[in-house]
Amino acid sequence: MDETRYDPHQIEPRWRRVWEEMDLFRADLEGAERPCYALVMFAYPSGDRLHVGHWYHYGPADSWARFMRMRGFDVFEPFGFDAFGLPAENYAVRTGVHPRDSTDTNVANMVAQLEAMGAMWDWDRTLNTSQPEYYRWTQWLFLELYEAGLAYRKAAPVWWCPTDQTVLANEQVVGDNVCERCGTPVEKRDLTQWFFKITDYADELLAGLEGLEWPERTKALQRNWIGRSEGVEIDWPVPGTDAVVRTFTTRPDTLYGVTFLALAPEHRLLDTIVAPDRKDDVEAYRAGSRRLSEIERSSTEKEKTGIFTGAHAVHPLTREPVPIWVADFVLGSYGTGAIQGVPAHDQRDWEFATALGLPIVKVIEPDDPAAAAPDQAYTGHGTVVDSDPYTGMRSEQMLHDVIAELAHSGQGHKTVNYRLRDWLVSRQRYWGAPIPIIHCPTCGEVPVPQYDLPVELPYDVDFSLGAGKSPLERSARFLAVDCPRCGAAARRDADTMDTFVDSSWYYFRYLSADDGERPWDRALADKWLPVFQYSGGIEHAVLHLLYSRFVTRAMRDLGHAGIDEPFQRLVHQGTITSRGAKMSKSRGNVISPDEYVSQYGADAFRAYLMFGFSYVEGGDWKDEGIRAIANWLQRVWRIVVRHQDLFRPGRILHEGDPGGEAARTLLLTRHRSVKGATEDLAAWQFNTAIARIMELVNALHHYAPVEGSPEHDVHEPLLAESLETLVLLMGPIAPHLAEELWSVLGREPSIVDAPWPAFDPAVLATDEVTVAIQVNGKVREEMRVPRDLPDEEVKARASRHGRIPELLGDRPVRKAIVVPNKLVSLVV
RNA sequence: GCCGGGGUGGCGGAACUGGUAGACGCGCCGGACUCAAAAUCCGGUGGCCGCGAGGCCGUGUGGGUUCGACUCCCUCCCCCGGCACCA
Repeated sequence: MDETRYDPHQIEPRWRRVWEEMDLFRADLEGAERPCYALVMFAYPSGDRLHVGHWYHYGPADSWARFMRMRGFDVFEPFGFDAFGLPAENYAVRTGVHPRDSTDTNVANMVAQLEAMGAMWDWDRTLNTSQPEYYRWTQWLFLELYEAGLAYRKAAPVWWCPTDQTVLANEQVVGDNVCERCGTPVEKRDLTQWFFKITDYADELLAGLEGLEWPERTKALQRNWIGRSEGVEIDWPVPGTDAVVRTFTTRPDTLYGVTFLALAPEHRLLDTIVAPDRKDDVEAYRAGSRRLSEIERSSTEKEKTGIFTGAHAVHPLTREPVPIWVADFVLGSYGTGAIQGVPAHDQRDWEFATALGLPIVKVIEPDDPAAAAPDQAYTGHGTVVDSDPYTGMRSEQMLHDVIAELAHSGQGHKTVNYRLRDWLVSRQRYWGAPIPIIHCPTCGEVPVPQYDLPVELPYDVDFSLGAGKSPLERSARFLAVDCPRCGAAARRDADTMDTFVDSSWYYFRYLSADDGERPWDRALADKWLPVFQYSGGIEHAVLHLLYSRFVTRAMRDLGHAGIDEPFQRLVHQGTITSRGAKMSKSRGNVISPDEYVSQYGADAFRAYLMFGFSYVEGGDWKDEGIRAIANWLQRVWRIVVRHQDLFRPGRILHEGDPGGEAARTLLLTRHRSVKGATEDLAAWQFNTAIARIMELVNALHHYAPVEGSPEHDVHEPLLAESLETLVLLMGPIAPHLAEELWSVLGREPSIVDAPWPAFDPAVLATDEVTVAIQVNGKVREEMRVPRDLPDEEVKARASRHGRIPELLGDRPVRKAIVVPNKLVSLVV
């Protein structure tokens, strides 16, 4: 090897082989004393090559795991594949390559590539959600939820993607109501589908966020998605019928301002209450609103429309008749599907009343008269008017009191509404876990018995997108089955599960990846869960992350788990873009990591990704700094190799002068670097951690240059210790290089089991400190003083120091503030 | 409109609970080594003024609190993400 350079292409594969032979990364799940479950989100095997995003996510995550292992934790770092899903099936439709085959090929290629990263993944416990050994337990999960009443089938208006020919969960409809996968505008269809009852857990899922160490924005997204809203349901009897219209409002303090009620066109009481002479008109309006797409109906641009039903309801407090209208701006899917119209204090109601000529009655006077605009509703609080007996009261107070009155008279009650809907899990597609239900003409829905799991996907199916029927629906062989209950000819459910079901429980399965008897071992789950540290993209904030939280809680209630939350700590890696846009084949801006890795090595590429970006921010791809990082690794290698003789067995280290200024600086830098790197790695701040290590490397090169000799005595024990510290600090940053240097120091592999260096706060607390002196808030001088000098003495010295007397002149010091060991502020 | 995050040198990015803004690196400038180049090593580098000592300005805008503000409070502007006729 060249005396001045190391070759990553030689040492990286060599050490990976050694690690594998040592079986170094296989976790002892049963015997672990300090479990640290370091989990990265599944990879999706849609292509066969790794992209920059994989390296950016997984490299630093592995560096963090290595750091934890060196700190003495029993780290479990598994890796697996979310292998079911639409892209593989769409690929099959286009090319005829079976998803089973393309998926297996992609997974194999990705595993081979992932190995080049040198991460500590425990490949003995890898998972692939498309394998029967895995999805058997996904089906088990479904049946557990089904038996508990948490999985149910119902007819409902659901989102349908015409391109992908399947229904979607609400969470998969994004932006302007388009399909999350393919971007096609989705439409509403009335279909019978399977749902998971996530709404049963809405309150828990909201409250549970408080205790999680997650990024605030992710918690905010979930809060927003769950959409809790406290309000009141009020009953409005309709005289002459049995009907009682129930409305939901968050502002019962505006009850005296109600001038109409409005029902959603799909409201079930409509037929009961509509006046005979209005029937045709109302029916026409309903038909018209059904023709409108959800997008058109829910557009704020659209002018408000509605039609009078001819019916009136009785106001619960005034007993006066209130006209009942039908209006399509009222949604059947939220609240009670009916609202109280208060035009003076709700902007939508105001627009409706204005468009249809309904009266506007003001009942709240704003505190600031300027807040009341003549052409819109006033939605704030203020003083109640024209609402005897509440007139004159604060509206906040009335809100509280009127709820009590309504509750007392049985005309209303407090309630909570959620935006969250149940999780629609069935998909009319092939490449997913079949729903383990059999439809029998006599017995109805019958769960597949446990001993018949898995319900395997047939290999031989027709992928053409025909006649709105999925491949399974057209597979007579798959569908035909005898009813497990009565034995009669029955039919399998032809739908498969949303792939988010597969990934909603995999963190349990990793712990028992090979277990053929049960989904997971409860004792191991109790020991290892919740996941110590989870990492992955923020795009799953309301999908995977919310579903997993629901599944964990459901499993807890069914006695399969002892935890409330699956992921205690969470970080999101940022996105690496290219020329300002997300990388994609269609944009032609994909950056391939392969060339960089083959040019500079895996360590350099990983280190560059950690140093060049702020991990959670990401940023636009640039490679100007990668060469510098590669050079820096050479610089690290060079300084260690230059002094390797210090570590020769039997070598007696020459003591030199331990007290010199140069030695002092190196010692200080060493301890400062350890402190900084330790704190920053713990916080996933890789860029600053590396910056601190760079400072140590610079200090070492100053203290004991690679070429020539220094002007001062070299204290060899100090130099040796500092070099060892450097190698250890490099352990998580450049794993192959660090392992190589560890052996250069004459140590046995592996460095991952060497203890992380400690720092001594006493060393960092130098005897002398530099104190800044401010005069009227501006820094004017600096002075060296003994550490922890009493404040009075610091003030006295400061006012005598350098130019300070001159700057003060004969003005008396009015005030002096001392920040111990940092600065003095003199005010004149 | 509501919720969340953000705006710091030419660039990527630092700055703990208010305490010397710009760590570390890139780029650039200068120097050493070399016949020369590469590699390596050393030094400088926010802007303006000044020969210099030094001074003034500076963290999106404008104000406030404070001895002292990137940090706290208020106003506004811009960017990113989410939600949105949710009553």
